[in-house]
Formats: sequence, structure tokens, C-alpha cells
Amino acid sequence: MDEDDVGTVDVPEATVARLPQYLRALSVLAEAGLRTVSSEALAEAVGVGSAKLRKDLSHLGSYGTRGVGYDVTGLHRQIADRLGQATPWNVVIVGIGNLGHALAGYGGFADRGFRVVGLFDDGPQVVGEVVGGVRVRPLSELDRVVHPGETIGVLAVPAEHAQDVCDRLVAAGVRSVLNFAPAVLRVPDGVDVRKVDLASELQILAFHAQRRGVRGNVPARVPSLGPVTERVGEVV
Amino acid sequence: MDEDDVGTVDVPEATVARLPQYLRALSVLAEAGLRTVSSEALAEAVGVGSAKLRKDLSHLGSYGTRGVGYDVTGLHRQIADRLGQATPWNVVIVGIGNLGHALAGYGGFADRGFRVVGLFDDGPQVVGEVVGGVRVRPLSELDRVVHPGETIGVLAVPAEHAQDVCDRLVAAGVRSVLNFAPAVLRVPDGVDVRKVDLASELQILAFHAQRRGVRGNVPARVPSLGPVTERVGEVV
DNA sequence: TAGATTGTTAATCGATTAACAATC
DNA sequence: TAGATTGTTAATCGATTAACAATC
Repeated sequence: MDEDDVGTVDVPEATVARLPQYLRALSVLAEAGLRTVSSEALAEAVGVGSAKLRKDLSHLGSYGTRGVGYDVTGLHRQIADRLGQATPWNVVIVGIGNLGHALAGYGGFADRGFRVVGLFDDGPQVVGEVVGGVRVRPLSELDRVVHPGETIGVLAVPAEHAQDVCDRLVAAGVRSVLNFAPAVLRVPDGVDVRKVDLASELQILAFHAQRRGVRGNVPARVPSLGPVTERVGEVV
Repeated sequence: MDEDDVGTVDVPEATVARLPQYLRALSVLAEAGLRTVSSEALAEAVGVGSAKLRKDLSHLGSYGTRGVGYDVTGLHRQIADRLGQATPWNVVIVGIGNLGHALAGYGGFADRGFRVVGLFDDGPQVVGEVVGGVRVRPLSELDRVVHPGETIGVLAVPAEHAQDVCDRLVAAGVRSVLNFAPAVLRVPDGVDVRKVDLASELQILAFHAQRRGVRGNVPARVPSLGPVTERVGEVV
């Protein structure tokens, strides 16, 4: 495959979802000074099987070297290119409440190719506040910050406002939305929405815990630093 | 299937991940006063196909009524039971930085069957602070709050501390972990870990955006509230 | 050449989907 | 009975996995 062919061939969705994990592991290995890495070792670092890793990389048209492994920085650059991280993506966050605040101040985005360029909220007590060096603006100013098609919108508003705010983001030219509101968003074709539902994640854990039957009966042997009877389980 | 058989039969993982969405939609419908709902209507509310919804519910052994639909409150209770929400789950949050703070103050957990019973951090400037009515404690007090097997641990610490803190949670009896740190956790059998990686979510969106080819070329027609030339795209 | 490790093949597994018989 | 809608079947699709020939 050609270097210029980036993005031409279809990559399975399950593979795409793992690319960020590979990228991160490669960053760590590169920082540790490693030059090459085998599929076995990289897979171990990411917590997947080596066959799956090789299959994933084969979709990128990535070439390792048989008998040797993958060039750490080379593979890192290849994946980073695929994720469009040659230049950083602009991100706007709408809804500067509890969660929006945290996301605005989260250092982990900059490290991974994203730049928070706008914060938006219509609450009069929030507008004007500066979070992480960025001033909070009213939503009416969305157009001034969003580069159509080049800006990712993060939605951290209450569920009841999510659709409305999403519509405004799309109108401003946002084509990629990360939705933290527990609401289903309708968007036109060509707009990509991903949803992160924090409570759902807990509910899924709860389902499995319930299924393991830990509820109600005393768990068999739990590694513990002290006798069980000492635990008071108070709720602060 | 028996009412008592809850949790006996295997539910596919993909189905489990959708149960929280169904539950939420049913809450909304119940609040709107709806008595029954068809698979078509419920599926529409959740944004999935009706065949998938019926298949999912069939795994629960749930019985709707042919020709009529599903009883809204009945189905709600059934799913809530499966998620173990007859009684609330206890949650502890470790790492009261930016994100941990937001999670501790997030109202959306209580509504959905979870109770934040402990906040932990070893930073001397954070310990003792009260967030959302709960006092931040040092990690050494984990044992006092965790009910072995009945408490879900939320990890909001930096990646480099994630494994260590996770080990301490497990030692205290936590069997379900929600990990926000971009790190791979090793846990013993019987411990369930889910990972939420915020930067990854953005990277996946970026991959698709890049693939759509929005980068570099002006997008065709973007619905907009004003002329494109007016956008200055400043970075605050 | 001998040893190591990739990239690919083929088998398997799980999830989705459409269609429809069962039945309210 | 006629109309509506479930629960299930069977076909299809996509993802995972193990094995191994290719090749460094």
C-alpha cells in the first residue's frame, strides 16, 4: 500500500477502537527507548492477543519485518497519521458544569492530539469564567470558534438540552460529536456521534456483579488487609 | 422462566450493554404516563432496530403481549432487577483530581441506582475536602468504607498510579472497577474491569473524520447560521 | 542455514437482521 | 374474526482465533 493511500481502505470498526490503545502503548515503549517490538510484546502491553494485533495492523497495511517485529517509532507514526494526528484537532466543549469543567481542565487531551479551543455555556454565572486558560462564551458565539468539519464537539449538558445543543453544533459545522448526556441524538447523515454514558458503565458492571452473585452472600475469600468484622461500612 | 431465575441464563454482552439504554427510555416513557409500548416505539426511542430490541428482551425471558406490546413499568422493573438496582450499589471514587471531582459531584449516578459512599486521595491538599457532601479520605481508610464484593470502585488517578491503586481496591474487596486512567490493569480472576478512555473516544471520532476527508478541503454544504466568511476561527 | 516472527488463511464464534408463525 | 405485535427461526455479517506458510 502507498503512503498516500491513508484512509482509502476500510478498517473494521473493532480495529479502529483499538488503534488508540496501540498508539499509547507505542508511546510508552518509545519513551522507554525500545527500537522494535514483536506483536507478542505489544499485544501483551495492550492486553489483547497477538493474533488480533497482527490482524488489526494488517488492515492498516502496516508492514513489520518477519523475524524481527515492528519498528516502534515507525508504527507509532503510521497509526498517528491514520488518526489524523499529524496536526492537532480542535475541540469545543459545550456545557461547563461539573463534567464540562473537568473535561476543560483535563490534561490528557493535549498529549493525544487535541486542543480545546472553545468552551460554551449559556448560564450567566458561568460565561466569562476562564477554565484551563480558555474563556467560557455564550453559545451564540459558536460560529466564531468552530471551523466547519474540522472541529470536534463535546456535549456535557443535561439530557434535556442535548438535542438542542447538538443541533446548534451541527449548524455551526461540527461533524463529530462526543456526547456525555444520557440522551439519544438525531443527527443528519455525515455527522458522527459517539456516546459516553458514565452511569451506564456502572450499570453494566452492576449486571455482572449481580450475575456473579456477590450480592447478599459473603464472598468466599477476598484478599484483605484486615478482618472483615472491623469494617464499619459507614457512609461518611 | 421463573421470577427467581434472575441471572441464571446467559445474556450476550452486546445485549447487556444496551440494557441501561432501554431502562432509561422506559423511565422517560413511564414519566410521560405511557402504560404500554411496542418494540417498534421503544426501539425508536433508543435508536436501535425493533428486531434487535425484541431479541435482546427475549434473552431476559421477558414477556410482552403479542398484539399489544410491553408493559412499561413491568419491563422497567424487570430490567432494573437484572441490573441489580432493587437496592443501590455503593461506589467509591479514588483520585479526586479534575475528573474525580466531577464524578463525585455528578448528580446522574444517584438517579440510576448508585450511591457514592467514599472519596479517596492521598494528596495532602485534597484529603479532608468535602465534595458532594462526602469527605475525601486517605487511601489507608479504604477498608473502612468498602463492603467486600458489594462496592464498585471508580479509578480517576493518573495512568502511572492506576495499577497500584487498583491493587489496593481489590485488596479491600472491590470486585468491579471502572477505570478512567489510560492504562491497562491486571486483576485477578473474578474482578471485572471496564475502561473509559476519554481521549480514545476523541481519537476514534478523529479517525472517522479523517476518513471522511474533511481535513483540508472545505466541506460541501454545512447548515449554518451565517456566512462562512464571517467565521474568524480564533483560538480565544 | 536455523530461529524468529510476520501476514494471511480458514475455522469458529457471536451479533445483527429480516421474515414470519404464533398468538393476543 | 381481523389487525397488531411478539418471540423465534434462519440467514447474514463481522470479529476473533489458531495455525502456518512466507520470509527476514
